[in-house]
Formats: sequence, C-alpha cells, structure tokens
Amino acid sequence: MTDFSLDVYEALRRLPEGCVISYGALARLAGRPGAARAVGNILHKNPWPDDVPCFRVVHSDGSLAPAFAFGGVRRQRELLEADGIEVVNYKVDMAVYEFRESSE
DNA sequence: GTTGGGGCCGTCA
DNA sequence: CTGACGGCCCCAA
Repeated sequence: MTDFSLDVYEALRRLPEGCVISYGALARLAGRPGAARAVGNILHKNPWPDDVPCFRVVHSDGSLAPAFAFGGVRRQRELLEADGIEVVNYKVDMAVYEFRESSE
C-alpha cells in the first residue's frame, strides 16, 4: 500500500455519479501522470470496493475494461447504466461522461 | 483501421 | 533487490 494508491482511491471517491474516468486521467489526478498501469493494478487490489467504484474507470477511448475483475465488462456496463451513463457497445462517450475538475 | 515500440508505477514470486 | 506481469497510455508507421 502506497500513498499513490490511497490517492487513487480518494480521487475515485471524489468522482461524482454519472461520470467516468480513464486510467490515465485517474493516475493524473492521483499526481502520477503515466502511472495508468499502476492504477489498473491498484484498482485490481481495491481493498475498499464499496468506497472505490472501479467500474467507473474505463479506457482512454471510453471502452470498458476487458478484464474487469468484478464479473466482466457486462457487469461494469450494468453498473455504469445504473449511474445514468449511456453505454453503447461497451463504450461510453468520454466527451460527455469523462470527469474533469476544470470545466473549461 | 491495425501493429510495433517505449514508458510509467505497483504488486507478486 | 531483481525479474516478470498487468484492468494502461502515447507516438509512429
């Protein structure tokens, strides 16, 4: 467990419902741009799946994770749709649902 | 559109 | 500590 991991979990916790984020973006929010792979690993561990909705984390192109640990992309799609996110062909519109701190 | 290479960080053996 | 792997990302051909 590292500070980076905790930071990732907190960043995800701050993520509002109905929004998604990519591994890279999440890593960036965690303060480690380029650590997208580490983020994937961290989310895989996910000690607190109840507080850390990793299902809101998608690829940079908006596609869902093919190796989603909870039960596959199918499960993830249900969770995303449950958040009010429109999922098309296991992909979401990053231009709309991607979480951004600065709305510029 | 696909394929190949490099890089980053964390966890496990 | 080193080596290998991963729910990745970016750039170039």
